[in-house]
Amino acid sequence: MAEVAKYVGVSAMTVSRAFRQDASVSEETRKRIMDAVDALGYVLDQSAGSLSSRRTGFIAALVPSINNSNFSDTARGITDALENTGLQLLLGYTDYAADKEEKLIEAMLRRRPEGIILTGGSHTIRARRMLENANIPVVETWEIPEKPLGHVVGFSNGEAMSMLVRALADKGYRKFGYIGGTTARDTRGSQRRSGFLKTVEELGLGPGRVISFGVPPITMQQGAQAIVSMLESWPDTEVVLCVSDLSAFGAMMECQRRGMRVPEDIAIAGFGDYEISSICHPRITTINADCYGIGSQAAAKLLEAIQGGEPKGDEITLTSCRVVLRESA
Amino acid sequence: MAEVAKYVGVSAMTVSRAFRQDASVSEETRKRIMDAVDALGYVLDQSAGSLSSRRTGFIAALVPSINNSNFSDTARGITDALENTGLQLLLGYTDYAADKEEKLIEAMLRRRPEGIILTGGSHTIRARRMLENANIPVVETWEIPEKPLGHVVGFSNGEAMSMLVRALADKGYRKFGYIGGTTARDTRGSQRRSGFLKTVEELGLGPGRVISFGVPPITMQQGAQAIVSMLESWPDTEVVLCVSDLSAFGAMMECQRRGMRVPEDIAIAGFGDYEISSICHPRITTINADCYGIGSQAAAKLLEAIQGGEPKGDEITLTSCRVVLRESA
DNA sequence: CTGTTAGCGCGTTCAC
DNA sequence: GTGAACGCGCTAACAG
Repeated sequence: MAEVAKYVGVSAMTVSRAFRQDASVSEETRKRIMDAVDALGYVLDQSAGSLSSRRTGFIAALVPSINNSNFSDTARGITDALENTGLQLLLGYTDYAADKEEKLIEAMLRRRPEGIILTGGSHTIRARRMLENANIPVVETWEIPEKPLGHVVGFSNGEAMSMLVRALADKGYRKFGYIGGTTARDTRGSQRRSGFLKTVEELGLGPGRVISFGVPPITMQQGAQAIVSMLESWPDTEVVLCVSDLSAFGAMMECQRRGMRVPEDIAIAGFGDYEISSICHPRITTINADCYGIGSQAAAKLLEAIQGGEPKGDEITLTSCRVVLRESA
Repeated sequence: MAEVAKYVGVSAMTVSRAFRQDASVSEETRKRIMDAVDALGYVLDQSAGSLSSRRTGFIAALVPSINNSNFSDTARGITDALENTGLQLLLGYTDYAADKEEKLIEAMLRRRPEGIILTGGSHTIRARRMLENANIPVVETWEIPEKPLGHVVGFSNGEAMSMLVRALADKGYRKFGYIGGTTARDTRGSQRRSGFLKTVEELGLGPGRVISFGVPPITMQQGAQAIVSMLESWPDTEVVLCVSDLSAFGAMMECQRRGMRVPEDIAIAGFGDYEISSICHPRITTINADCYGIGSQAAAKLLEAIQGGEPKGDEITLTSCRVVLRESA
């Protein structure tokens, strides 16, 4: 920067001001400076700038996995909301593991982000402590934590699954099955399972038939394997709800391969309304969660908290989720 | 940090050393320092540290879209390769647009990354200049640029598509169609199209029948629409190659919905070997590109260049790509 | 509208 | 094995 300043014949301070539109630099001086910047190929050093301005321009966000379009949609929502704010996203993947989340939170905090977006409400004690000490706005997403750390942007996964069970019971289904991962890591998955079991019970259709397969992230392949177990254990199952559309799709394809008709021989429903569910044949009945909106609204909340300064009281923003009845169930 | 130092009764310097394992701090002092760090909830400020150490610990990577599992697999490959290196990934999405890439490159460079990974070899002139001035290792991925900026980790999209055409011609197909986006933005897409047209011509099967639909990112839905146009324009087409598995899947589902059998009435092939293609029914014939490997190898090359110091001559790392013959063609 | 001074919170370097 | 002085490249605050 000093080089640019010398080249133009002004002080470094003037160059610094020219970069930020706000300062009062004469149009002519700014033009000369920018020409010099171009000629010298100078690029501002923001890491130095943030040290003195005490603003890093970073937002951190942690998602379970990026190889899952629900979460990449959320990441996209965050990125889009950040555009033209001068804020940059630091993205991390927790692999559905609380200890990995803790490590990532520490790594992120070392970069002094101005706010942080988390997925879910399960964090280690140390993670919670670090977050509180950091003194930055926190937004938890994708579910409604019992003890929120700050703002919340999400929906109840249990109630969403409950809505789906009721909608399918209304269509006449009676023998309900559920396919999901083992509960340990994926809290949203276990909330969905609980919602399923509770509602089946409430409707007097219990107990629900549950097949569990390995740890998240769940794959289409695992859905295919799980439906085989389901058909072996309870051959008379009428409808199978899956923890996500991906496993539902895998299950449905396996059925077709075995010559079973969906939904005539067995009905299948998913969760998440991935693109595939509206395209495949038959189309998959599912729950639509506003993945992109979760990201953009979480980012908006964070921006508000960062810019507003005033802590306006932590709130919960409920995002939409609705049953999408299609052909598969 | 000063606070921790005072708390323990040592100098800030000793605390700084305790954080980096390398320094010579007595075990006992280190333990006392770490206990204090824990008690006070102190988190190292890396942005300040990187200013004086002249190492930011950032790697930048730009991908066209994160809502595409091929590229999110590459991002995952980069992230995994970076684990335990102390390096953190700064990820950006270009939306297949060169001008957005240019802006992102500038934004990234302001953070002084120690290396940068790009997708493809098409960059604006200013982007190339900035990259050269930055004086950091650059790795271009996913294709083989004509004028590489540094290392390259990728494969020839044109040749891959050519392999697929030949494999299908060997199976007896003669009337070839191609479905892809408009060429302007997606350079890999246009390379695939060129490979298709060239090979169909070489085999004496030309001219190829081409349907173009909007701008990338291509969706399943667009694949479904495109196959309709294809069937209207050239009803006797025997096999349709698609720019990606996503459009191939959309096309295949549309065919099934219309009561056409795949591959008996029309054969379909994709590109990318997405998970869906090995699960759907019928399974989709495609090109498998080593998406994850592209990421991990690109990151490995970058690490080598950063740590090695010596510029070992820019090379091209060819990643594997192979035809996967399945049931759809 | 522009320049000067000081300091952001660490790590480098050298001294002890 | 530990500490003190200094500076990384920039911006806040104040002066002019």
